Amino acid sequence: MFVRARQDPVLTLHEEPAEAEVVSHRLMLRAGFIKKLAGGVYSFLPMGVRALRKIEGIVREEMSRAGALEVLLPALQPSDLWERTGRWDKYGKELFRLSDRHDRPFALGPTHEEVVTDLISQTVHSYRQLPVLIYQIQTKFRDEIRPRFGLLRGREFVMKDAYSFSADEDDARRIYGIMQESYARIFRRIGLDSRMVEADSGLIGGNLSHEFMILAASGEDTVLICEKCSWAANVEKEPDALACPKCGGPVSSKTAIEVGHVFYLGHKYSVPMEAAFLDKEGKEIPFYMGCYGIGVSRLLAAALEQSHDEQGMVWPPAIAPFRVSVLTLGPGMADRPEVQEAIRTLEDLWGEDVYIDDRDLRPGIKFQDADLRGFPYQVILGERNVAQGQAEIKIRRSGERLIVTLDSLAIALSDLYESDTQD
RNA sequence: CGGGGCGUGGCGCAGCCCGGUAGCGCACCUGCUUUGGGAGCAGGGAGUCGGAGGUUCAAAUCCUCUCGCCCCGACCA
Repeated sequence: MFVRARQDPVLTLHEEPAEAEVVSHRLMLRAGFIKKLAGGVYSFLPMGVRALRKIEGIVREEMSRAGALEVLLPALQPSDLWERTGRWDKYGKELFRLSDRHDRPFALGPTHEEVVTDLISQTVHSYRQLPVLIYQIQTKFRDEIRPRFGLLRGREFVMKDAYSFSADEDDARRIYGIMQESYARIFRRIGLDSRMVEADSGLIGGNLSHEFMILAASGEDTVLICEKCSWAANVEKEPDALACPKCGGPVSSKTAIEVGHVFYLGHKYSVPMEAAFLDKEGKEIPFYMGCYGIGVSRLLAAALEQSHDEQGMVWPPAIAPFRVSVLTLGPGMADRPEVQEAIRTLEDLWGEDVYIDDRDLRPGIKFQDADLRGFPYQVILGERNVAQGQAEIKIRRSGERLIVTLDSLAIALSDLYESDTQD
């Protein structure tokens, strides 16, 4: 079933909210995708949650392709788990802490190494059960020193986190490689220009890690990129690199948004938590671990940082909240039999991805809203075209307009989408 | 945590310096006209001026404390 504009109570704003600085934040507030509840804490409105679900969908497909199984771990975590790795103290003020009615301390999970290591240590006892690769998509909590830029740095955010458990280092590194490829594929499918860089491991730990970066002016990270070979690194990792350590070529520095991070962990968590399995000889061996994160809600904002114009959002077709918005112009247009028939063919094609703006408003407002919200395609049904059995398709990204017959509308859109999303 | 800025109908703001019945634009509601790029006219609803305390005959306005929000920095996935 398609979605009608009249079902959504959210209004777009004509004026820019004063609280927003960066473009993605401004656009999401203005277009009614999110609404702030507190600093770094946002509600996702119908448009926003749809785009979020699109990203999640792609992530799930690619995790599945990589051989990962989905789980859902608790956000509420008892402190003793965190004490076993020493992170109850080390994580500091960024960890949201609370107590239950018996004064037992808990944390709201900022990440899940402890929980998942505990889970697997209780579940996996033999090398025969390895390797294990599991992931979840879940809300994370971090009491950031300074939340900012809307979804780019929140205190509550949606993250995909995956964890691998292997019997030896070679296998752990093999999975690390699979996840690197998977991540590159995810960002490509979403329609983003991403770059993998060598990174510092920070509090998560381990001694091998790579970040996936979206180049954008508003980025909080700085990456060094070799202009000759494929080498690239976070400046935190190579603070003094004046030339490429691989080929000696010149490096340039660019600001970027971190949207993914993969870590080789080794025994960092399995040893302190005594998480081990029995090998062929019956000997107890700690798991060789890896962990792999994607900032799902941050990706939404990062996509907009990379894809917008003066009129508003320009969603990559794969993650747009709706693939097409149908604008009926003038009173009665939405009720015409030939218009309803055309909409039915779109519904057969794309179902819920069809947004019908059948509001009884002046055309200008509908055009502005459709442009602001950045649906990839607009189907414009006005008297001048419908009277001749035709419709106009506007391609948001290029501004290009096509006239097609109502009968061929679905085919034309299907072709456009295919050519816009192929790798 | 240091520095700067800001809290007044849903959004954007004025009023504060110099105390005296809370205002403008947009949005919203009703009616009529209008309908291919944010319409026009007429009418209407909506704000304990972030909160607490104080000064005063009288506080959005002056004083004290406090909470929240935004930006820069330090810090950090």
